[in-house]
Amino acid sequence: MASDVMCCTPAIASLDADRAQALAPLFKALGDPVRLRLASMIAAMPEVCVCELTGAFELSGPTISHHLKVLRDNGIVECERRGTWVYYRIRPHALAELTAVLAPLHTGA
Amino acid sequence: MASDVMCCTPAIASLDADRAQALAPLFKALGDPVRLRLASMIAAMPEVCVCELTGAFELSGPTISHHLKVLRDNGIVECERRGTWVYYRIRPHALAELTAVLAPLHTGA
DNA sequence: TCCTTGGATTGACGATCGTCTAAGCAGAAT
DNA sequence: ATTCTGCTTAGACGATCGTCAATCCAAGGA
Repeated sequence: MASDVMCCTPAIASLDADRAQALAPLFKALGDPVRLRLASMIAAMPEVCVCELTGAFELSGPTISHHLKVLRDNGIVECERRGTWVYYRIRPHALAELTAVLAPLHTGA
Repeated sequence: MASDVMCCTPAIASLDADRAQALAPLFKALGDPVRLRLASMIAAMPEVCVCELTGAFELSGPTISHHLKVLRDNGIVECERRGTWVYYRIRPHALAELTAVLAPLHTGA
């Protein structure tokens, strides 16, 4: 039978399961070196043309396009076609939510 | 031939490749709902016993142990055995680095 | 000493991921 | 119209991931 000596307190209030389920994909989207750099490059300027992003990596065009789609699908960036070229912009809201979750984990709040 | 009309400026200074390579695994480690909750639960208290973490999920013990190992290997948590039980603590440094990278992406710095 | 219990490790399985080539689509230029 | 260029989509392939059952190790208690 179970001993009456508990190892620690019986319940922890923290990130609820639903919120974790919603936020984890955002972390995962940034969990690839290429996508992390892409997000950083896009955030560093008001907008960035795809051709410039592609040129910064030694990867095929479709691969970069795939990573950009992952960032798009997770609301981290958005794109707009203007004539021949497609321009990407950062969407600060999604990233702000991540820092909002992350900060309490090490500031002890 | 290439037109002399450029789509945008030719170079972007942002997260360098080495730093992205080093930081991406941390984001990936938090990119699973179970691990995100585990990290949050551990961060919410000075230390947490494994038995309590395991009890909070409908997952097998080995699975929780595996996720804890991923967090451990990425420097997000640390553990210490005391008698029968093993206790986990958060390691704020790794998480602080993540927020340091994340914040500029949406504050426009 | 031998059992019991908490937890980690191993090995296996299907599922997802990252990359590529080939094909497709949208605009601009000829 | 036709062609060309920038980018995305569609499949395919090996690699990695998340999960489990089975096994193993470490520490206490009988």
